[in-house]
Amino acid sequence: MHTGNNQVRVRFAPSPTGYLHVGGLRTALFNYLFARKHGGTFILRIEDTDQKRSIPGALENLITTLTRTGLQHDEGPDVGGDYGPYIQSERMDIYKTYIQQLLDSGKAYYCFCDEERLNRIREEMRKRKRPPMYDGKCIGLSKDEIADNLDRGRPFVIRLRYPKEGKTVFDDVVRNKVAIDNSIVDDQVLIKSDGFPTYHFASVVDDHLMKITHIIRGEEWLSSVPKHIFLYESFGWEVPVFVHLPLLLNADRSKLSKRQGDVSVESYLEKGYLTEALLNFIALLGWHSADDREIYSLRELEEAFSLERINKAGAVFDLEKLNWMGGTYIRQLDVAYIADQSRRFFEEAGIDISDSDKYLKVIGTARDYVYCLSMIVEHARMFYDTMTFSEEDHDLLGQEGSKRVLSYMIEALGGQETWSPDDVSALVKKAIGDLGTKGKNFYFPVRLALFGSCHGPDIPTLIGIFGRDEAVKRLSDALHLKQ
RNA sequence: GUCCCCAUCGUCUAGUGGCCUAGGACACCGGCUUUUCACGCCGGCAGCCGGGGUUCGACUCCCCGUGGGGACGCCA
Repeated sequence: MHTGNNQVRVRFAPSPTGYLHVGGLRTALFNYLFARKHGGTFILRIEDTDQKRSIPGALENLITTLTRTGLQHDEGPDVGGDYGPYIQSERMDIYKTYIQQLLDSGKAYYCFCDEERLNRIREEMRKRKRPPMYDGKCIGLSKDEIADNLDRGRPFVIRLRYPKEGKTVFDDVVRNKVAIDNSIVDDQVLIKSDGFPTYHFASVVDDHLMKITHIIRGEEWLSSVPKHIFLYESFGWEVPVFVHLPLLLNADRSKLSKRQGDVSVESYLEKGYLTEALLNFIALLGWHSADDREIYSLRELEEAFSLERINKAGAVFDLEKLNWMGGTYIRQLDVAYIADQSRRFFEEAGIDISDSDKYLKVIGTARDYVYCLSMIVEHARMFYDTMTFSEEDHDLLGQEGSKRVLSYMIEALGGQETWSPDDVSALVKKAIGDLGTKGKNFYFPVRLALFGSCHGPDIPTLIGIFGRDEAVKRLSDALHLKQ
């Protein structure tokens, strides 16, 4: 076990297969938090050893997204570091020298079995109710046979020669002791026939070379830990601390997948979920402080986080709660910041927000209605658009009572020199008294005329945003509507 | 099928043998506020998977079930 004397070094090691998955973000976040908490180093390493799955541009996209969330890495392909390269496809020479060591020490062996045979033996073992695994046929190959096969250019893989006796017992920070019988651990392929290493080999070699102290990753890796430990020990390397995170789940409790909802971090960011909210929400999936506190900034999480408080059971990704948190952050954070973050959505909608004083006021009220910033435009556009009224609206506005109210307001407002919320409040109160009307019969036509809807912010807020002249104009436009 | 992991309100979770008449949050319901809506505030509904032990005493410890998930790839 590593102790406090050791400098903490952790890594997030995604594959560049497209977008950043929310599960990946959670893994990245926990690694990041652990590093920050202990003044350690957070490393980004790209695991692109599967050429078939690598997608051009995915790497850049991954880095951009990660950076946007604020989980800045200390070492990685874009920022460099003392332990590079940080892209596995650029480390082929390294894997070559280490696999040779394993070959020389007899811990690994060439295998020339083809896919067809592999499938056949697995099927047979499954039929015999045994765990499907390689039967070790090629272990016995002589040096000459191997050389001969190699000379003839036969495709080969290199397998781990995993000893089948006894059991491997290891510690995991989340799961405590885990025991796995060695007889069911397969002779894992370490080098594929295209010469690339598999995850199991590359990650162990890299984790050691990059001096990783704690491996914080998803629970799906738990059952391959014995292979990894055997590799560390074969090389005589220190085994890092394992931390296997509970899985993120769909509503039906299966492993979180895109079939059942949005799992791409980019898409949440595109919709205008605040990174603050997304990170806070995701931190609570599998981690919780001892008290009842739930709202944390990234900095506060860095302080509060600890591996010991990570949960064992999988956590359902609950969009409802994310939405609640999204709204909470939009209302809580500085309005100027929210306005700034919202800007691009208004530009997309072609709305002129150059009057920044008005824009700030609009955001101040519109943010009460949304949980992500893409929603804010629909609650703000009435402050900018010219009014269009439905047939129903026409009916209401055309009523005698409504016309009386509008006329009154036009005149009263026209005489106002100041229109602070307090001023307008007083005016409204007086108006209702003077007109002797029911509240609803006053508020609905006025709000409809100003805002295009019977429901929405209160009249003082509305007029405070429009200013007297624009308010009067809207009121008289509504009054003189053609039926 | 084999192995591994897991199990508190619908969901995220607190709880490490007596502080539990099981706490908080989301959602839901009700009230207040707003003569609108939203926000906000207050309140309510709702849970220890089952069965055996251990113990004076189990949500907490052990065993067995059951349920869920993961792994079993020349994917990560």
